[in-house]
Amino acid sequence: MSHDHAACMAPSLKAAENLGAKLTPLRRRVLEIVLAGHTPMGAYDVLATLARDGGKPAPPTVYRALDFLQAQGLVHRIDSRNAFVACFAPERSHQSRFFLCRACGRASEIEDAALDAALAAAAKRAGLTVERETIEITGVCAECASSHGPAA
Amino acid sequence: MSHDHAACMAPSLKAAENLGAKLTPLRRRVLEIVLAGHTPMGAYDVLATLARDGGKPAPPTVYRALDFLQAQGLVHRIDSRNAFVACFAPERSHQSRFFLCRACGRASEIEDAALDAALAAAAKRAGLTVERETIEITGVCAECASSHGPAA
DNA sequence: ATTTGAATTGTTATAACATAACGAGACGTG
DNA sequence: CACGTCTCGTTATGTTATAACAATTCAAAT
Ligand SMILES: [Zn+2]
Ligand SMILES: [Zn+2]
Ligand SMILES: [Zn+2]
Ligand SMILES: [Zn+2]
Repeated sequence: MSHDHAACMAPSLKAAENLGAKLTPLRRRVLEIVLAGHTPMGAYDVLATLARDGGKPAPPTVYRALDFLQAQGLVHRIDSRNAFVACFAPERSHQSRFFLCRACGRASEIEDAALDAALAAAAKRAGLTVERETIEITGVCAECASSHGPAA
Repeated sequence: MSHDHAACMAPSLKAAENLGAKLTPLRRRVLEIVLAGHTPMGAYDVLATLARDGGKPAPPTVYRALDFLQAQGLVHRIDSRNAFVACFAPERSHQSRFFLCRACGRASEIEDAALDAALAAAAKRAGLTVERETIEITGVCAECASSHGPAA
């Protein structure tokens, strides 16, 4: 697979800049690390990457940055993997809904109006006031299914 | 809230019995513990309850039993809480889909044909072969919303 | 009955994930 | 400068989960 990842990251970085002064160098660095792939990363993986920059960060440093980025909608947490993935469309606020490929590891956000409607209707029927969603559909993506491995 | 919890548990216990010889006393006991409430329980909570029976169980004991029960469809894991909840309709195999109330803690399974269809359509559109689902909608249930606390 | 092998459970240790608590520095405001 | 707030560093600990191996059980097969 070849895609212009720099272009792919651009909206997120731009959205991050537009937040204002709160995007500190540390937070920006953590965002870059998570943004570098389309694969969910563990907090300790982020920590290890950060450590290669020279400092000796401790877990709270990373968790605090990730909490901030989540609150800003720049990063989503993948509960089924204890991992974090960058949002590639942060300009529009949305819930966390993902397809996850267990073969190549890629996470792609679900954007589906019919699903939105079905979820809203189900919640309404149950009388639930929705606050958070964890929607993670795991399987094998089309590319992995057809090639017995991640797409080239 | 008053409901006949014994009757409520019956289908699960019956389904468990019908598995055959594989439901050992330990597994059955763990199922009973999880089945005792409609609230997700942590593995270490199960462990502590089990310990009150007299033995000195270690974590693997509980995790193995929970893995077995999950594989049999008798228990679901709630990824967003690192917890486990009994399935109250194990006779029909299904994915893990829940409404979770953050106020009273109750977990209730979503049964909604329109949602089923929307999920299937979204996966098909994305070319994903679905293997597992983590669908956890957290909010405040109708009872908690109306009473500023769990229903009586 | 004895052997044998698979499944289950016990036990010890450790890995992986996450947060509490406190202090030091940065930074703008009055 | 004095103040409060926010950010980040640091130490320690809490919480969740698994690896690895030993002991036990139990039911076939000989
Ligand atoms: Zn997103
Ligand atoms: Zn894939
Ligand atoms: Zn169920
Ligand atoms: Zn409630």
